[in-house]
Amino acid sequence: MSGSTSEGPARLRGLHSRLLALAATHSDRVVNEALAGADARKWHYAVLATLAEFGPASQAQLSDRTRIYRSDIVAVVNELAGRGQVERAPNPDDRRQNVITLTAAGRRQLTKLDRLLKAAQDEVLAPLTPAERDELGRLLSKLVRHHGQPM
Amino acid sequence: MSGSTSEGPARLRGLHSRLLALAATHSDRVVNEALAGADARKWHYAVLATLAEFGPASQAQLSDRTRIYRSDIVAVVNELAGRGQVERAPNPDDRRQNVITLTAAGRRQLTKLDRLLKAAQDEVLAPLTPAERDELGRLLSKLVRHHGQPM
DNA sequence: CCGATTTCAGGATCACTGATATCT
DNA sequence: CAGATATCAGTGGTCCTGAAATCG
Repeated sequence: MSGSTSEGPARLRGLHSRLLALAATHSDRVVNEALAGADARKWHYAVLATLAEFGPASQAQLSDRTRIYRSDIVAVVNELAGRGQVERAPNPDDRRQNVITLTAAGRRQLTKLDRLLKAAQDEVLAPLTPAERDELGRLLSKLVRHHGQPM
Repeated sequence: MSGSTSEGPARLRGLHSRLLALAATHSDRVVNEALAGADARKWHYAVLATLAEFGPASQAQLSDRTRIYRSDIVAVVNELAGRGQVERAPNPDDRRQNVITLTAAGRRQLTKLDRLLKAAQDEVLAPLTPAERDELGRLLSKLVRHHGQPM
């Protein structure tokens, strides 16, 4: 007698923090399963999208723009470089930095991920009307901005 | 030149999955920092609240009601038992099971955590009006229920 | 000397898999 | 035998700290 789908505890049911955590966990799983179809994770998409919009950047800039931790971005760039989707070169003007550049393969991969990600969003937001999706985005943006995040 | 708080990439800015992840991460940090003031984490609260509402339960029942994984619930119960907040006893009617029972200390702890958690919710939801908080809860519940979660 | 950048080592929590021993 | 329970071992992603080497 397990796997019940009855009503949960009242004290937990209305907790906004819990609803956020459950929704985010599910959303993240859907997204990562979708991107796995192209051998990618969400951080790969974040870096590729950032490079496409802002052009070549240092890893510190990528960290600021994607919210990937400075200590974690190395591995992500390593993986993208290993797949030939970005190139890492030393910056001649400031030899502390690397310059990360999007390759043609990276641009193709980004287009592919755009499609997969759009489908994932639709799957996550399936139970909501377009107006409700907008409202949810607006409310979440308020929370995120209040916390002091750039995006 | 780091720690910028400018505008993020357009492709990421509107992603509902990203907004959910950012909001949930922030919310989780606020909650766990608050509960840390009473030497607890959110799973401790979830188990205590579940026991208070439904009475003594097996670990499998606790897992179903809290959404803590079956393999992770052992450690949580161990920690609560170590703090004297629950008791673990074998079930004489079904010797596969343990019966987890809330103690008086556990009930006191739950009251304490209720206060801390309420403050944390208010901090997380600070930028939203009461009507917006209700709406956010409604929309998130829709997502969570659609995904097939009991609470 | 101070600060920024890259990189590595590691911790903590969490979601999840799989195996095992025990019991119904 | 099938199925449920508790437990343990372990993986992997994410968030985060700290420290080293290099350079401006």
